[in-house]
Amino acid sequence: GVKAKHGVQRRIKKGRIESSSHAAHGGDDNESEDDPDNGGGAERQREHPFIVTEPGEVARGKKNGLDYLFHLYEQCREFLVQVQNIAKEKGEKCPTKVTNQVFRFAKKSGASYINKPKMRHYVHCYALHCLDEEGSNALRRAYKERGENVGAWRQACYKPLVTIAARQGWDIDAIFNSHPRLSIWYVPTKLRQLCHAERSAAVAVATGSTTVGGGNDAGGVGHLLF
Amino acid sequence: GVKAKHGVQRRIKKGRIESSSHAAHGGDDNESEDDPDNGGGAERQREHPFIVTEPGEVARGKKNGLDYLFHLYEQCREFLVQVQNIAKEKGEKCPTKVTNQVFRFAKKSGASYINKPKMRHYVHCYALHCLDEEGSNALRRAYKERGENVGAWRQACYKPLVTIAARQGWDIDAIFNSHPRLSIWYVPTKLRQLCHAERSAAVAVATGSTTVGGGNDAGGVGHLLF
DNA sequence: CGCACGGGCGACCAGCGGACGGTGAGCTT
DNA sequence: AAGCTCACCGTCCGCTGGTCGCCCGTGCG
Repeated sequence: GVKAKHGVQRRIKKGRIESSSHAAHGGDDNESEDDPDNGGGAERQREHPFIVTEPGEVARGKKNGLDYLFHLYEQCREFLVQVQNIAKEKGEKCPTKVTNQVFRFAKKSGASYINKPKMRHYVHCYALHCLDEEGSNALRRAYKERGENVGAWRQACYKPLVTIAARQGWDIDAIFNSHPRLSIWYVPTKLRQLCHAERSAAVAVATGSTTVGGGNDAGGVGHLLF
Repeated sequence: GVKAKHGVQRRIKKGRIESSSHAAHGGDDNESEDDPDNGGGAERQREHPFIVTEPGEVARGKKNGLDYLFHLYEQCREFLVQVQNIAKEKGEKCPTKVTNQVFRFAKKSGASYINKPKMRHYVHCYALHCLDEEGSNALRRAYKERGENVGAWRQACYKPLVTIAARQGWDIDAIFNSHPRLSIWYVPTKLRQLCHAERSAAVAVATGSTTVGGGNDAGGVGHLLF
């Protein structure tokens, strides 16, 4: 099922003391020095949370903006290219996607602010940015204006992508693969499921089957659960 | 390194009592009934070993021929296509290669004579058959005439492939990927290593470096270890 | 028949793609 | 200062791709 847990589930945390050593932050410049705990040898342990920003807008306070988020995807692409060049030189298997190996390489290269869970979490947001920058920008402005949080904006990014998939024969994998910047990212499971569910609903309407799924026009994800 | 073992190595076997149930054998028809143990309910537990046969030749006795071997690769391709169709229908990730999932599907479909270690073992032999059928046929005839065993023939299949790679800029992955029947198979590690080693040697000769590697003409793998 | 050869394939492993949810940063009151 | 919201990312898990070598089928003397 969509949300089926694995066989067993245990998540016991240990304490966390990090000793990495880097300073690079990237995109935005909110490196305010008013933090009283930032003097000794302790580096920032977590990135500032993202907030919904308009295109070109720099996040204020202890936040990062969405331009910075998308910049992280470009950085990952550059790290992938480096990993590919090294692999080719050594005659080893050459990755075509951003794999664990690439995340490890990024970390080793000092980009400790890049990590797999974060990048995978926002892949579909980056996809929208790649495939329909105008639409992506409009969505950012709308969600910023409404004062929505990042989670709500992130959820909202699914719907326009499903609409795009509908126009392209529902093949979200083909859509990702045919875009040069997007093709290196795995299609998120949830996006694939949404496309499949909406395609099934569209087929049902066209067939005239008598099941669930009201008469939603092109592009409506409507009542589908996330 | 080329032959580096994993961290630990343990291989303790249990007894083997199988209870599978199928009858299909495939290609060749050497289903001779002179085996006195073949009457009750015990099915064949292992496939007959391969022998080097000429194109079109049916293996005699309790052996399988190379046409049958190559036929197995075609069957795997058909199983992959089925797995892909099912995945697409269910909106799940669609494999582009012959994966564990495909081997599992083949077994479930009654083709219990197909298994991963065997198919991976002979991939490069199949590759030669796909890329240069004339050359492959000539090699088979030569090794059959000399009375060589399957292992020797299998080893000999590497060299002509390296020669082909040399002509195509040493990119063995591109060679596999651009052939419709071959593109669904992973490039064997050993073949990739041989191509890399030979390319390095060729570059060294062209550069005039003073290292190992005598003046071997085009296509000689020569002294390289397998 | 018994023995030696050689190769089929069960079973193993490091590491992968994928996911969850506990800390704890950060804002509001 | 205290509280409480929410999201970052450490850590887990079912498998994958890849491999080794045991076991036994097989042919020969």
